[in-house]
Amino acid sequence: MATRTAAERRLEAKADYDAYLASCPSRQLLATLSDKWVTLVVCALGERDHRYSELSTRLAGVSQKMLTQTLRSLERDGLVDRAVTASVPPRVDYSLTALGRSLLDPIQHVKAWAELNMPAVDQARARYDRVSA
Amino acid sequence: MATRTAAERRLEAKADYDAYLASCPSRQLLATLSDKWVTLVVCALGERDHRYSELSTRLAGVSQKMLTQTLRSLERDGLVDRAVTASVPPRVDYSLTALGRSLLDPIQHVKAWAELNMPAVDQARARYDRVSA
DNA sequence: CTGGATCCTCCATGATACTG
DNA sequence: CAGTATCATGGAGGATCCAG
Repeated sequence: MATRTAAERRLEAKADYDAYLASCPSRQLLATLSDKWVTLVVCALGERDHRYSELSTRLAGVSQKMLTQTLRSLERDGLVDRAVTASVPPRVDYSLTALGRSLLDPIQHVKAWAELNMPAVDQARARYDRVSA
Repeated sequence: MATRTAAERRLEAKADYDAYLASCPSRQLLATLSDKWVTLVVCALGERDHRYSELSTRLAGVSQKMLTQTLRSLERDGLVDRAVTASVPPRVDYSLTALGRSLLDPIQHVKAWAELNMPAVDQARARYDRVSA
């Protein structure tokens, strides 16, 4: 017991890390927003409302699990509204809440930046790769 | 060979997914930006230049590996500049490039959104958890 | 001080099967 | 149609050691 085990040190470090996060609560939310599917879903719903299957098609490559998981998370955070129509077959429509729409603007700026600067980044990468090759 | 194997279907789906990405190149860059450490590093360097060890301290909880990996990625993408001072002990300063600074504004808007709406999201979560409990 | 290299763990994610 | 449940795994990411 004289020295700490790796597990103990890990826990301790984690506690420090959490404390750091606690002092800046937005970090957690930022981490949530820093999710591939979150960005795509919010952008898609920003264009228009989507049914589950529409989102599934739109975000080609997303698994059911991740789509559902992402939607649940966004619904829980109050960014997305889930409207169930009890019919046969069942129908579920997703839309942005007012809070979700307020996120749309900032997120689209980042998206716009990515689109605008993709060429510059590509050049930078080519340059970097050429030098270190 | 009449039917596709799971592996083949997976490949095919992946190809479709890549094609989708290709039609919207910014997706890849967006994915890069949608990284926890990327956001934190850019924000930190947006405030002021940092040495490697300063970043390591600032982003409490980040491992050497992830910090280095993130910095290399940002350097390669032309967002961050790496200035080595050949001395003993060695000193490496990181700063944002012009391109990196241009990203700062959009990213900080998202950050500001997160800070502003953290309470609303918290309330939404509490409500959601209460109902489904 | 600033990392490079290595090993290893575990979790996010995908595949698959099943249901109201 | 819109999921849920379960299992499997690849790779992100952390721990550790070492070097310039």
